[in-house]
Amino acid sequence: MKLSERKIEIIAISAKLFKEKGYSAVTMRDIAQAIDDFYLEHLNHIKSKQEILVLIIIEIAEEFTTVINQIVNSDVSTIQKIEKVIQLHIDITLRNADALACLNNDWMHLTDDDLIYFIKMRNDYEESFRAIIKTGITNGEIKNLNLEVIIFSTLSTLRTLYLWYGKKKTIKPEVLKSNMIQVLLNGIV
Amino acid sequence: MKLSERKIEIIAISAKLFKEKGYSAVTMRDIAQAIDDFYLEHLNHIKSKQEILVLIIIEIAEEFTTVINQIVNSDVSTIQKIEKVIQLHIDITLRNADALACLNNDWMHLTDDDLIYFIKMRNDYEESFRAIIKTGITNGEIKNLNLEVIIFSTLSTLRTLYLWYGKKKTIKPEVLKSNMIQVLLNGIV
DNA sequence: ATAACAAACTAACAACCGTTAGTTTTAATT
DNA sequence: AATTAAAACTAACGGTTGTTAGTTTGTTAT
Repeated sequence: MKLSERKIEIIAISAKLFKEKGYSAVTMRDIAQAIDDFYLEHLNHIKSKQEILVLIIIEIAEEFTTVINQIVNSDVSTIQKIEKVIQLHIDITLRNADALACLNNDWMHLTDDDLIYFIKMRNDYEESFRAIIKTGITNGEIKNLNLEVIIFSTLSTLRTLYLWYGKKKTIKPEVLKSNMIQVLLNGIV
Repeated sequence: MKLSERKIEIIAISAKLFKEKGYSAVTMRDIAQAIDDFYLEHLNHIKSKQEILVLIIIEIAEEFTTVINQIVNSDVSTIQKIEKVIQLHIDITLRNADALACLNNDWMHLTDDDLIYFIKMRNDYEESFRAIIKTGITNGEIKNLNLEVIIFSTLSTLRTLYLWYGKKKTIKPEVLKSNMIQVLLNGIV
């Protein structure tokens, strides 16, 4: 799907506003005001406020889905797969933190098929990650700790990376990646 | 401050609704409908929708502030302090997951003095945790990794515990605690 | 120069928001 | 039984929401 430039601009500005106040608290007039030379009438470019949300969230969700599938099917060790997952989250966070925040906080405002589609992708993603960890535990690469604690400790950190990276731009991406890998895999003690 | 029973009920129901849809998307009519025998007029018990949000968030924030100060000033090792912080987050998550979700997602809808007060508490909390980790790195109890990565990896996991604990009630609190400590301190490899 | 069309801008809609008032019913007190 | 107070319930307010229409200005094509 090819998006017009104006549409891309609407999505980017909207994502930023949604990140700050949440989908429900942002009005179409807020979005209009945030874009130079932008009037309510020009929302003809989009069908509705809902469509903005869908365009922001689904694209990112699909990217996560695509890449996690590649990782699962790749022929590398469990540790390397986890490192690739960490890389994936860092990449998207650096490229599109606003959309990621929106995905994390406002997904429940999706409706009908979009909501169902998103929830399926999210469940599938967790299931893929679960499978990676499970294999790792089985073959001894990962400690035999509670599976769910491992999964959600790791995913929680990766999913909310956008919350603090950006304030701490002093950390270079490579340093961030290597430190994240160390902290998540080997702990801090 | 002693709250009436009705007020406590309003706060509990509201927190649950806010958790599901966010503060802005929940209307006073939603809250009214969610409580048996409850009509809009009975909102005389509270001053406004804003007051509900304040009562939900500030109490929890103050509890975090009080306990982290006790931990910082306690005469134990860094590791033991971190374990106490983990215990604190688990305790509050088990006791009041809805309010915690609300604090995490809707704090930006606080206004004026409440907002300033909350942000100060949040910053102070992070600063206290940073001080604990910093000391640990200095005396060799904690690995010399990037300070910010350690802090926010750990806090991210603890802060979003409410998101998945509850679906996974099969994990007992003691098991959760010991596994969290292992994962966060010693890693998964 | 004028017709045709897109862009810039204004205005208005029905529905819904937080909040307040009023009206009816029930319960308690004298 | 009569009076009063509290609770249950309805109605309505001014303002804001997403959305749609219309009106004016500018630009391009003939």
